[in-house]
Amino acid sequence: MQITPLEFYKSLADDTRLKSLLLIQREQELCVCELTESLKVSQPKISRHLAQLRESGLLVDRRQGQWVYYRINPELPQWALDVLATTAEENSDFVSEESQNLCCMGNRPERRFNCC
Amino acid sequence: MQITPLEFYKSLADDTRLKSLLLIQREQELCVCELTESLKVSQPKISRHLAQLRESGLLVDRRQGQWVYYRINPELPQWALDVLATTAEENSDFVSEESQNLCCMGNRPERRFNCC
DNA sequence: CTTGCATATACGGGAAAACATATATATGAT
DNA sequence: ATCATATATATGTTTTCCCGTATATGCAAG
Repeated sequence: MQITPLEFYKSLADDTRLKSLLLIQREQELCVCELTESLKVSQPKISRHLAQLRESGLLVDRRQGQWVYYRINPELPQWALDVLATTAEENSDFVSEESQNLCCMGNRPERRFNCC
Repeated sequence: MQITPLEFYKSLADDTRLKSLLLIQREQELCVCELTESLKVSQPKISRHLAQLRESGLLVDRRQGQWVYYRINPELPQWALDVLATTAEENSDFVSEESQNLCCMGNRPERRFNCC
């Protein structure tokens, strides 16, 4: 997988995209409706940003029934994976509100987490 | 030094700024005219981007005579320093042309490197 | 095949970012 | 004080990006 650093960092340079990536990094995998609820943004907005991240190779998607799950593309170059991992680890406060929204969300599809 | 990941990555999301940062990371310190020559861009353009990087805390400057030298702000959070270091190490090809321009540049102020 | 839910895309408007050009400031030399 | 060089800023324009709204697609259930 080849991606230029410029493409990569442009992808991170938006609030919705960056938070989506960091949340997915933490949770392994999230579907569109979970991100919509977590970030409190409209469905088309999230969907557009996720499509953009998929097209630039940062995310891969997987359809399961009516839901589409996104996760970090494991074929990204190692430096990019490291950047995402480090950023997520060292900036949990940046997505604390969104994490809270996520774990307090009812009716999460497929999996059920008990936290909060 | 506090900087949000979003601010940080927005600063990297431009060709001129990203290449400037990676070159400075490699060279420890560069002045405006060296970057102008290396990146082949106009002086006001480089100057504006460097000012922006200084204002957002990624770079610090030091005046020496008529020249102004920029280097990575050592007080950036460790994760940000790591990101810059890793990105520079693993993407030398991304700035190869600019590195070449730099080391072939005549009359570099203050220091003199012999390479090429 | 129709209905309902989850997700994706199309389109047009608006804001922000980047640019080129011109000009200002700072330093050093004459 | 004048001139030359290095760097910074101001201004108006163009381009890029993001958004809301509307609509389309895909899947599952009845």
